[in-house]
Amino acid sequence: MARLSGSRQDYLKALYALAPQGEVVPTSRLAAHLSVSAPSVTNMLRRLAEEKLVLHKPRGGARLTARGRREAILMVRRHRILETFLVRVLGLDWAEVHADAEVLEHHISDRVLEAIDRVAGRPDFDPHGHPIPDPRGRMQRRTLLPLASLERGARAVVREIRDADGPRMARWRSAGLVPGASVRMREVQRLDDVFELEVAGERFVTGSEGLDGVLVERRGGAGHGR
Amino acid sequence: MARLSGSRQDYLKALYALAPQGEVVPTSRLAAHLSVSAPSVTNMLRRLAEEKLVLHKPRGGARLTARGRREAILMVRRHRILETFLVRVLGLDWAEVHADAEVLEHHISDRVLEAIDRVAGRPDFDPHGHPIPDPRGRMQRRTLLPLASLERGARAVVREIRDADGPRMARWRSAGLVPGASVRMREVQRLDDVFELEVAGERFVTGSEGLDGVLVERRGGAGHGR
DNA sequence: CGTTCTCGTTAGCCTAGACTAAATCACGGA
DNA sequence: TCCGTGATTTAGTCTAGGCTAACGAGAACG
Repeated sequence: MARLSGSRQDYLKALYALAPQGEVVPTSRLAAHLSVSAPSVTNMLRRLAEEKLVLHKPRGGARLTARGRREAILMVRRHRILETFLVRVLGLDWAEVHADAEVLEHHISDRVLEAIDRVAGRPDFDPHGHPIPDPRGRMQRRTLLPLASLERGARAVVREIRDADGPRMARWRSAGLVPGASVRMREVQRLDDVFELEVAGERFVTGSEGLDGVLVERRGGAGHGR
Repeated sequence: MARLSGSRQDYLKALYALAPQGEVVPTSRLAAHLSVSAPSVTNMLRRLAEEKLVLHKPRGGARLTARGRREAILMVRRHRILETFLVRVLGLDWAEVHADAEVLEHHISDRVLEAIDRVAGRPDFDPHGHPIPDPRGRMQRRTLLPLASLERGARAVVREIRDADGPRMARWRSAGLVPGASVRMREVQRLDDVFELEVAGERFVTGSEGLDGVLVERRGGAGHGR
């Protein structure tokens, strides 16, 4: 199968990001996500439909075909392996590698991808905690819940931190709020929109903004972890 | 300074490859080297001249300006660091990494380049033995001579192997004819176009084809190396 | 000194993938 | 039912970087 252009890859990736289960996505949502005009989207959807990568019902939005979905998941795989590699092997900061991975994912050969996957230790999760699909598109399934939904006293382990802006991510990281960290909910002031947590044993107070991007796995037991 | 397009980078790289000292290069040579038509070259040279990256005397060929040369040398640096990284860190075969480096050199950020240079051990030479320019464009200077020019009995160390086709390179490599290997000239049959060498102590016989791409550094002494 | 041949340039066209402006569809409310 | 409005598509342009065909300059040769 001929190599898809970088632009096509971006459209498929966007469709997958906006509708991982293959739901219909309106033209305008795609345009906004990709920062292009609506006519550009219509135009590209027509081509992708001809190539059987999407189903495009005029004025009825678009959704991925099985083939399109497969390609999109491969892009996700490439991206996450690259991010993991940039952090674990090259030692770059995990809050800063996204842009580089975004570019490289379009230009890396299967051979090089395989090699960096190997030297990165065949990771199952990227530095943000996102699962990395295997070459056939399957990935680890976990049931995670937003950190903010924990009730008082509940313990959990941070598993995933979805893209947040740089400064917030930096603050979280310096407080130890990273994938793998154990947390306990201490107080919730919904009126003041403030959460008081224990992160790896340390007190940490934060506003709720962006906090729904922090996903945790509930930990049993009520012991005072240390 | 705005990022140069991949195409522009290729033209500058080609000009540098064909005229490392900044000599004038005819349009047709560039076209052949880049596998594009002559009008495409004329067209691009006009643009590069407007951007002060080349000097283009209509019907008189083109040559790099100081700025163009700087950009070209940076491309060489990127390429050679990438090749070294692909071999030393990712464990790929040095005869096969050229194409990957060719693509990636256009898309790698300075940050990632710096990091792979670091993990590759800040090499001064790439896996073919080519010197890697430093960030300011300077590189190690060596006086090398073609292997085929050695007289009978002379000893030398292989320093550089310029691109040869895959099969030949594979044969040389399996015989130990790689950068760093010591060699001794045993016989030269110019009529039959055959060279008999000692490579790392082993007898090795080869035709002359492509052999001028193997550059060596003469070794003093007449001892029977082992 | 004129002819020829080679090489380079001009002219015009193509594709991918953007864009804006204008047209049109579909749906909800009167 | 009809109309207004917002979303979407159509129509037409633009840029980068290719291409082929045709033209022209200058060297080489008779």
